[in-house]
Amino acid sequence: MKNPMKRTSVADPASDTSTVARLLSYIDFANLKPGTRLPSERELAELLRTSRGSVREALAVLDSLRVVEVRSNSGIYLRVRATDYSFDALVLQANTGVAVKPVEIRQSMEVRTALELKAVDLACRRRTKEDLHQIRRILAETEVEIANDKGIEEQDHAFHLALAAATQNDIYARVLNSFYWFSRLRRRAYFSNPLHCRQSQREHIAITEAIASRNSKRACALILKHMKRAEIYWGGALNQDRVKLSNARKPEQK
Amino acid sequence: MKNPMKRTSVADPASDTSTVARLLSYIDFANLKPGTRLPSERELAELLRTSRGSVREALAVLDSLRVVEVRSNSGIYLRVRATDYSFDALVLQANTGVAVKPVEIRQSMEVRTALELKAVDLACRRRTKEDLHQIRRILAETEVEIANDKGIEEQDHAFHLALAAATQNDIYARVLNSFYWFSRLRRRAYFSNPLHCRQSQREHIAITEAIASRNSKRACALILKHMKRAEIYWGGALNQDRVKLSNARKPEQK
DNA sequence: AATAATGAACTGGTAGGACCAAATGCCAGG
DNA sequence: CCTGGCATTTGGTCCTACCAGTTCATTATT
Repeated sequence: MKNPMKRTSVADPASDTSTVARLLSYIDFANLKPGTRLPSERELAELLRTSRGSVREALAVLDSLRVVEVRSNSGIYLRVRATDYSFDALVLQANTGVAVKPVEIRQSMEVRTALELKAVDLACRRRTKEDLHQIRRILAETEVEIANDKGIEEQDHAFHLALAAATQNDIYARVLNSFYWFSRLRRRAYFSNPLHCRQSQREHIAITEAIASRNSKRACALILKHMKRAEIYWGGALNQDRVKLSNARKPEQK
Repeated sequence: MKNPMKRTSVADPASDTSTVARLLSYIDFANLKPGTRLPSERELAELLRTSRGSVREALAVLDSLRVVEVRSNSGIYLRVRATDYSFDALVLQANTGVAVKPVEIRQSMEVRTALELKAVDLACRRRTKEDLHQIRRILAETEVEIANDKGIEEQDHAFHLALAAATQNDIYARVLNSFYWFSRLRRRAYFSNPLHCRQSQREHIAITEAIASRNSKRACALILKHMKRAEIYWGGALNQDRVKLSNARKPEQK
């Protein structure tokens, strides 16, 4: 077949050639206009050199992410505006090896910062003792990982998630979670540098203190700085890529 | 087979018995703990009285929505925390006929309000003439629909999406879009009352004026009022449900 | 007896075929 | 020109078969 070595889920983010990713890049490659009708499932299966079943699984995913609209007995249509796509469609792409554009990183950071700010503000007012314990437990775990010279991507994720949980509003955690997944690979790379881990941990501790003392003003200021630092880092680190990209179109694979 | 009358996509939100929905309600019904391993695909197919293919399509969706983790040759596992689920998982439920809990409505309104506020603020500063034209065009369309005694769910959606677009940041539109889809059915019901349509339109016009004159303070105040009104409406209308629910069971997590 | 090697059973991943019903489009008949 | 009806296309569902890792209990080895 096409790729005999690996068998992975059609939607598996870890797969570098998942059918969803290939379907997505086909749409991109064919430069299909919004609202366009895609080839039929049977044709897509041929085009992608796979079975109809796999195509259907991929389509089901893209449908749930509002990238595509499947109309019974009629056809498959691209959604009208690109903003119809769920943010999770971007998340999926980012984790299937599709190159994330610098703009997307910057824009996502802007939204994430807005959410995180509001979340921290609420957390200061609503956090329970248990929330605080949970946050500090994660901080302790992080300390251990750092001491063992390991990355702290997981713990970083958990920390921010715990902050979100302290708002007593699950939706914050759910939405922010998408952003964490979106930046997962980048954060993993970032935290491969021990210095970054330590710096991050310092800031997390300060933020925790502020939340412990319910000092919303200070907590917001700290998290803003935390976010800004990441934003600058990625913005800067990706300038080179930007140049490369503008020269030769965006690379398909990582 | 099981349901011979209707043929709808596995992920089709309009279907009231989609496999995703049934799988979701099975998980709920079986009261599976986080991290639990689900029955195998073949067993699930039997349980849900359907084919393995359909189950796989549903699983692909739930996987992309981070409800479930499919591990190759090992099994299907529920994600550890409920907050791992993408918000779009809720959106999916809401559009597959699963009853939306009042808590979820309230919480989603809180997050949506935070996003919408920030978005309007940015829109005031960044909106272009074209953005303004687009918004006013939608306003005009709405006027027509109202004159024809039709619902304005579509136009309401478009209006808020246009506001988000004026931020020059697609991610706002993408994320907010999920919230609009989440409340789609409720808004449809809401706008079946012509009075609500008119009231909404009045507020939309006022907001547009504020954005036109780049008066961020005023625009934020107006959109906040707009949101609050909706929040109160749904909170009030759903108090009965709240009673019902509190008898049956307490709100989920925390 | 503890441990390591082995192999059978199970599980997800993929392919391909078959049938249904609704939508679509073409063509003949009015 | 319009209309009714037929053949095609298309998505929705089901089934069977096979592959290749995973798992785990049994067996062989130390």
